[in-house]
Amino acid sequence: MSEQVRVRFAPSPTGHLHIGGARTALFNYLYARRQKGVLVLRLEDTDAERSTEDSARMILDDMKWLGLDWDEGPKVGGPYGPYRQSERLDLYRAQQERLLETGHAYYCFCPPELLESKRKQAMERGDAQPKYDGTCRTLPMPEARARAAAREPHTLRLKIPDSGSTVIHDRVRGTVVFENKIMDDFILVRTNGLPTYNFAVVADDAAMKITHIIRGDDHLSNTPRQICLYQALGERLPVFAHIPMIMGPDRSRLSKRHGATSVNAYAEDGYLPEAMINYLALLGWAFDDKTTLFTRQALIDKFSLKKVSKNAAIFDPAKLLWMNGVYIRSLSPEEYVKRALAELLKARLLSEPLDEPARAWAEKAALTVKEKIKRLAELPQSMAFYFGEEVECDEAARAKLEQAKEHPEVFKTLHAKMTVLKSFSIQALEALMQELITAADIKFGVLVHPLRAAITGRVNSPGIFEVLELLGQERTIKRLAAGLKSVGIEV
RNA sequence: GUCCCCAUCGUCUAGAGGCCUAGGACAUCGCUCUUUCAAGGCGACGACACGGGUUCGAAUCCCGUUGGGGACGCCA
Repeated sequence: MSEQVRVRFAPSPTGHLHIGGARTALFNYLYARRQKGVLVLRLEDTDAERSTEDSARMILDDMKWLGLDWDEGPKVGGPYGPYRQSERLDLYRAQQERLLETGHAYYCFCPPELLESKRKQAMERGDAQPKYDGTCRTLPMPEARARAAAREPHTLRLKIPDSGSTVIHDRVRGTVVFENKIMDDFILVRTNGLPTYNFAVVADDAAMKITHIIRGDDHLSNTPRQICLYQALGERLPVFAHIPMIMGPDRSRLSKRHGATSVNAYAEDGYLPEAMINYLALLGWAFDDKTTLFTRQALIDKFSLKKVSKNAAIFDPAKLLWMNGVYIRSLSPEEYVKRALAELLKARLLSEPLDEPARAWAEKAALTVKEKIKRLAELPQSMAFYFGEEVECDEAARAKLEQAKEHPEVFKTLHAKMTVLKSFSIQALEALMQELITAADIKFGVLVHPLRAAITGRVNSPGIFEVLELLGQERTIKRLAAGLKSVGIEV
């Protein structure tokens, strides 16, 4: 009760943080914060082939982008470091020695090719679970030690009890029982001397005093092995909580072929971390029957493992997109403008240095599309017409523009009056156009639609008056004249 | 194949034996607001996988079937 909760997120640095990993990290983060515990970040890089420094950096960046800060781990340190497995080899060596001494582990000299072929045969025969046949299990220790000392290639295996069962008391799955006899004497240390995943996790989780292991469902069947290892090591078992996996639309494990699956890809597409967090939280967890929008703090206040669901969830980009729109719209103007300008700079629609008037103008312009976009990355596209002198009409706009021919005089007058307008403001423009439609006895749309087409090159845009004001008199007149000319109306 | 897990609208889910004529959200489709497009408002469509039990009563408990997923590596 009084013991402090310690959870961990332990990705292997083999690429960007992906959706599934992010969700696991999030649940650990929320649980830690909710319980006023500690979140440890540990890099599982014992696979030297696949782990890269770049990946490590990217994962850390992705975590930061999401705002999932860790209390112990790379960059921040902590009392149980180092926090990458490649730097903890001494610890594993000490532990393996202990296991050897207590008789829980043994040397195995079986060559990998032999094991591989035996496994294949077993599979083909359609045998029960293929498992190590225990050839080296009964090797006398002195002999094994001598062979190992003579540099004969070997691995270390854990002796699994051949009878009885191992039971997991899982916080989300309940009680799960595995018969020990279906388990392998699995490898703890590879021929190259590096620990395997199962060995390193347990050694580290124990050493780092992890109290709760919250991780993907795919690890459930590893858990009995790990429990055996905890027991062999004489360590206390943590609480396990296996959260459901995230699948692609075809119900197979979410992977690259399902499109963007890395957190980073969403960051670049203009998703807000707040939206990502909110959406991810709802994948496998729900607070009640009504609430879908949660601030980070609300998530922390309300998160509980009891409410984590058991079934796998399909990742739905459409809902994420919707939610992102909600978050963009709910941004304060200041907050929004800050992010929007960064996006425009990135797209080179703006360039630094930005003087005050230019900045103020860009901010106003960006604000006009705030309600319309669902991703920040849509900004350059949706604001394109604000930039440059001329504008190119798309097909739909072309058609609208043609309609100006039905009232050529009105548009000529519009052009003439705009040219001499003293103050090119929303109010003045509105008054002017009001006057024109009244005089010509036409509907607002008859005037607005072709005008919009000529000015923005499209059939939809923010409010036309704001657009005109922002664009300014000169460019407006120029574009209007060009547009009218293109449909045969000379001004 | 063996072991393990899971099973409510197309999707994410609420639901711990009577509150369920099964609730919410996304998507879809209408209508509405409107100078356009979004957004918003209103509404529609839409699910307890199947079969047996248990019980006065089952989406909820038990068993089986089917379906999906995961694990079975000197990957993590």
